Amino acid sequence: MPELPEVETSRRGIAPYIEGQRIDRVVIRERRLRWPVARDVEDRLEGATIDSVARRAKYLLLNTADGSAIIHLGMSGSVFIVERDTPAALHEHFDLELDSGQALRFRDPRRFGSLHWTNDPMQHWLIRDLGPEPLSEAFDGEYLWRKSRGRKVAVKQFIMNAAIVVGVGNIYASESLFLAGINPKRAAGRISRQRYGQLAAAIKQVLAKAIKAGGTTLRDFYGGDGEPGYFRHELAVYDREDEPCVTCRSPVAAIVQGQRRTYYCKNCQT
DNA sequence: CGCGACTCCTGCCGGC
DNA sequence: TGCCGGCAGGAGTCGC
Repeated sequence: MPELPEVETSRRGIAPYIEGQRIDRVVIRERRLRWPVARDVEDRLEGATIDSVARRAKYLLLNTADGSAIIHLGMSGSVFIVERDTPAALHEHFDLELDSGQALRFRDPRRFGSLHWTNDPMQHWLIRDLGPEPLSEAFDGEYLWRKSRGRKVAVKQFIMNAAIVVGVGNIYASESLFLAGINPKRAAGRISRQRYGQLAAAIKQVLAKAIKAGGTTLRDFYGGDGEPGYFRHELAVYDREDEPCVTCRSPVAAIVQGQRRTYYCKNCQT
């Protein structure tokens, strides 16, 4: 799925087409998403004007005067703009039809994504307990170091925990640890303050560069403008098992941590 | 509370 | 060529 850079790319892609638009009609073809789409979502959204499109963690927020739609893309979701009468293909689960004659369309083959309505997104149960945004000033090495004291979990799983920091998914966790030179298996509580400084900086750098490249397209991710992400070409370790490390040329290793694949260089990351 | 395993779902790819 | 197992960008929930 979309990690933070892909969600941000989607946000930027759709914003020009939907900000200031009134939602004329909501068409939901499949309510069985990660959570069933509530029966009142149509009533809440129809007639509302989208004032802005924001992002918190991996959630897209379509803000209106009375509240917000919360869209999550799960593992396989994407949003894009279509002309209103475009026939829906398989797995295109809902449309928000706009004043302009266009529609925001949501596609998600695996249905791990979701659509919610809330009066106050920051107090919504999916959002209220999340950790800081990685690109904010609140997130730094000192913060990571403090939160990690006493924690035995591997640092890779630690930085993928949304209660610690949001937006770092499987790709960017591996990439950030490589850039910081930290072994992903290392216990979070046994990493120095200084190395957490490097890790926080690496996370910021990797995410910022990925956003600039329009995200990473492994299989089927396309931003709101229909373009794939180009960060794939800049991946140092992710999905590069047995290929030479970009630094030392030794083969990139792949292991499993917490049911997720991790890629790293056994030589460069200690 | 922290942590690990499991779960939801479809598509695709590699191996036999 | 066709079938089958395994794996995939997330993350809530449950049990210990």
